[in-house]
Amino acid sequence: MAEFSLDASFIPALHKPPALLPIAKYHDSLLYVIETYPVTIVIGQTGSGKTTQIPQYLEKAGWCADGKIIGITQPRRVAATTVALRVADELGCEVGKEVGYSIRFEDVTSSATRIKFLTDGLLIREALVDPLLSRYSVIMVDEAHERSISTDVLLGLLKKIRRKRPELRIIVSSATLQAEDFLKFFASKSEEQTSLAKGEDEEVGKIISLEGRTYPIDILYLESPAENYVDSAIATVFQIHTQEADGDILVFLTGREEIDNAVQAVAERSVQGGEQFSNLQPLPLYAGLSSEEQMCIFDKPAEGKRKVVFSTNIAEASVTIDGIVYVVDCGFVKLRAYNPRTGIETLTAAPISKASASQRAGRAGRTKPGKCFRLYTEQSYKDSLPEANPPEIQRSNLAPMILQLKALGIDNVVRFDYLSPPPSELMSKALELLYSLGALDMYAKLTKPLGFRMAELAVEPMMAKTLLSAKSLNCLSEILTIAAMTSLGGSVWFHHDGEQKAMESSRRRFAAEEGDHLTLLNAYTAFVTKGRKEARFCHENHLNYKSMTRAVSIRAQLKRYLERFNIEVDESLAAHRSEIDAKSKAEQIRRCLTAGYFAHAARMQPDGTFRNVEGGTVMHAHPSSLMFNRKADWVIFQEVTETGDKTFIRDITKIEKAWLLEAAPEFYKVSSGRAEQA
DNA sequence: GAGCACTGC
Repeated sequence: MAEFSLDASFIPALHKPPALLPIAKYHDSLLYVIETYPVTIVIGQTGSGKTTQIPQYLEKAGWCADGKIIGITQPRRVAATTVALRVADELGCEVGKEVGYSIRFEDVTSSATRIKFLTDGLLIREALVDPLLSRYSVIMVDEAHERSISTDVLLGLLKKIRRKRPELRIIVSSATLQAEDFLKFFASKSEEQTSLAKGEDEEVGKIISLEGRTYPIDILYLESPAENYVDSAIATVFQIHTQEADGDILVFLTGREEIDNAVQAVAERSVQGGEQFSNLQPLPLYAGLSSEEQMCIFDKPAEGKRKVVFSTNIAEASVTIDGIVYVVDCGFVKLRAYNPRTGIETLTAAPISKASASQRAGRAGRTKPGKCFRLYTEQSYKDSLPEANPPEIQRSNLAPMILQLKALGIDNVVRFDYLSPPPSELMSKALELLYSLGALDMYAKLTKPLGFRMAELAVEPMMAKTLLSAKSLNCLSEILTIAAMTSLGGSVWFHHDGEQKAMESSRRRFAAEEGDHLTLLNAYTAFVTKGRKEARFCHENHLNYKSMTRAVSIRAQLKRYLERFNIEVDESLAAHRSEIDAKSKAEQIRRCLTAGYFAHAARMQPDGTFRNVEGGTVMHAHPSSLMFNRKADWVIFQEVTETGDKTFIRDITKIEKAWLLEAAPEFYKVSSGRAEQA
């Protein structure tokens, strides 16, 4: 619940009586199409009321008769909870009764629930227990244009389910013009179907386009391309400030560094630049900020001041700021990609899509007519911006997805009906990894019990294997903690401006000679014992309180899964252990990590850099790792990312070479020759 | 001595 109250602060302060929403005009036609066709595609901008109103229309029209539920999926937790609150409020009921929501760690539904909001990832998990999703009469997939892996998988599943449940109604909602693609997807016969029978062509669905509720927005382009979009963005901000009417400004940049620089530059110039620049109030917004810092952007600017928010893509869909009249769009976004050949993830700035550009512009017209300044030419908008960025499924490590599909009984994952099929290199790389982890057998079938259990655990496959190896290495309690801590994704340590040194020394207090995983274990153990799970302990030790409490929840959930597998967790705390015991415990933990992460092994070279077993890529210990500037021989690591011209590994632990051969003899048989040389 | 866009179970 504590988590929830923070998230809830993101609710935009708008509350219009539902009848005034433009969607009211479509009430009858929406119900008619949904009644008549199995699939309805709804195009509507944010604020059209589709998410809040359509479920209510359906409920009143009797789609919840005979105890069935209307399910609405969202790509994000915050959206699922806030929308549920809004709808419950409009219907005058308590959330959790007729209207409820369900997200990881929070199931606010009851037997009375008829309209249920949930994340798409969670609905896929429900399909593990109820493959036909038979509790639902209607499923609405909201924000489908974002094309997350789970949205794509869910759409594929729904298409399959529809064949066995023709009465199920599917609504796909999208903010962009990709509607045709969604409809074509549901209309096309899958390979299985065509080989079965040539049924007559039914008309599968219709597209309904809702009018938006945003105000008109003027789009302006640069006459000639900008040399440096950060400089150009700052100049545009001052131009707006001196020449345009009142209203706050939202500037889209790509990352933390650019944003901090821009905020500083505007702040300095506001001080030195004389009266006309003195009343600008620059603010940063990116995911790495603490929740308190993020809250600042919702405050009203001081009297006579104009607010300028410099933001990453987080303001494109996840966070809505009211009162924005001007948008400045640099035209770029940082995109993650995955190279299946090297297994290395990259994070690089790429041009945004036309869909993104229009979404960004739309942020200007929420309260009155606005303007959008694009820091590129109209020609390059037309010629060089793609219609949409490649969907996530075509640029990610697919091992987790494959594991999930297999657990759902979809054995032929290559021929699964994807909205956009993933490249075959990505598929084979993921299949190879799962095979080497023992999750798949030589016929690519999920193994029992290992593969099935790995699919059920809510962690990456390599960590799932580590967890399931821990019992026999007598370190399950510790690995549970490590799994929970590493799944926080680097947000464990925390510092305000200028406290970097203090944070580093805090971290050193928890440091374990063996590496980062044991250091995380020490920090967690101290938090729950000495720190009694209190916020104060976190502040004193530069730990992120929100992350630490999340680690407690994740650990508890993982423990419940293991207990369901009849794997008992011995939690007797190791407080009185002798130094010799501690050393041998640490060795068990390192052996166990090797059982899951053997494919992420590397050896330190005399120059202090690392090479993986193939020896190809030069890798550096990330400066945030304890192994930075320390000596090691063989190590395993959790993550490898390429940024700029350097490749970094993070979450590193020392291991012995011999353990690699024990953990994965087959994997190392092929490459051991080269391992000798490394 | 560098830097992490954003989500989810």
